[in-house]
Amino acid sequence: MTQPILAIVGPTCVGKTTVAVASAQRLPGTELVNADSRQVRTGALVATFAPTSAELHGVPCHLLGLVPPGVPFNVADWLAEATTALTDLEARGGRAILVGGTGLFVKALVDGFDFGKVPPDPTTREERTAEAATDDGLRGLAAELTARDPQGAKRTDLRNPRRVLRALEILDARPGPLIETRGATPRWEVVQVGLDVAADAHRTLVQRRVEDIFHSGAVLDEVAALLEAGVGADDLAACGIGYQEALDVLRGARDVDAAIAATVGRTLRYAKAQRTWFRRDPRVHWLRSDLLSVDELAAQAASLADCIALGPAT
RNA sequence: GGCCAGGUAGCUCAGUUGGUAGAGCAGCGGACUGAAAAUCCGCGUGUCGGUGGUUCGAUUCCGCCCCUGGCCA
Repeated sequence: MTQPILAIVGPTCVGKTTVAVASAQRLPGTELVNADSRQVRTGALVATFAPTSAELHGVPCHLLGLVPPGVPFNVADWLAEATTALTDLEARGGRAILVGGTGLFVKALVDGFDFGKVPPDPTTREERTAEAATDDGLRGLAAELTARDPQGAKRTDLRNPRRVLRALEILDARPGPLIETRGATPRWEVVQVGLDVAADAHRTLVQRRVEDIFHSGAVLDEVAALLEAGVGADDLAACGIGYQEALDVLRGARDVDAAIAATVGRTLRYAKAQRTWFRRDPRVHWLRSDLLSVDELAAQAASLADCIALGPAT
């Protein structure tokens, strides 16, 4: 693709989808690519706020509803799918707008991550997860990592079980120390536009959106349907914020108001983590979606993508 | 009205054999290369319900008062 890919990123519930669609309508031949780790599930649409066909206004959106709840699907899977979709789009002469709040997914594409081709091993993960949960278990695993690859251990957060487990998993799968895979050459140029709103306005938006899906009964209906379809409770809860809470309501374990409060709280906490992630990247161009209209936002986002493509290299 | 149990951080509670106190959650900040809406790290001064008393010193012991819950009238 000669033109850069526009990525609309930022915390949840700030209007990323709306702006992405409006931007796509300004740039002919543009299609959306989803970069949201929860919207990738089939059947979990309501609480993940996956774009509806009404919201898309005919603009195609790839990588939605790829796998059922419970089926493993990680960053590397997403990157592979995204690469395929983008390559295909490129061949057809189209251009892409990436939309989503999963920072790691976006970064994997922006920075051209090479994941080293060591897929997760569920068996050892389960064993080591159990061990890490015991007294001094994590310490022992960290010691093992340090013994097997001192340099790699230095670059690993030894207090985070998942990081230690992953490092050991890689060492199990292939000989030699952990390799530094930073600095890989990205395949596409991506211009990141971050959307955000003021804190109190954001709280109101989240509150309203969550109240809406609970009061309309939409989440409860969806959860009931998923249960009916045989989805397990754990897999359901993992579909995103709001599903555990909706499940609790269906079981009578809490009332709707408590479920709404819990969902709003978790959503705001998640949004905070997303901000921390995206704010760290100086390449993100921030726009305020509570101060500008959708048209203005779309125009600015579209021109950012074009200006940077046409302007001199910096 | 009487008896009992409580009143300690925003919430739930621990603790101080008398030397003015600490956990979890929440909150705030941060990290992040195959679980990422995941996982992990850092940040704790609060009239220890009020008021008198004993004491060098009381949140801790004693008296009285207020509030909450339970039981008995």
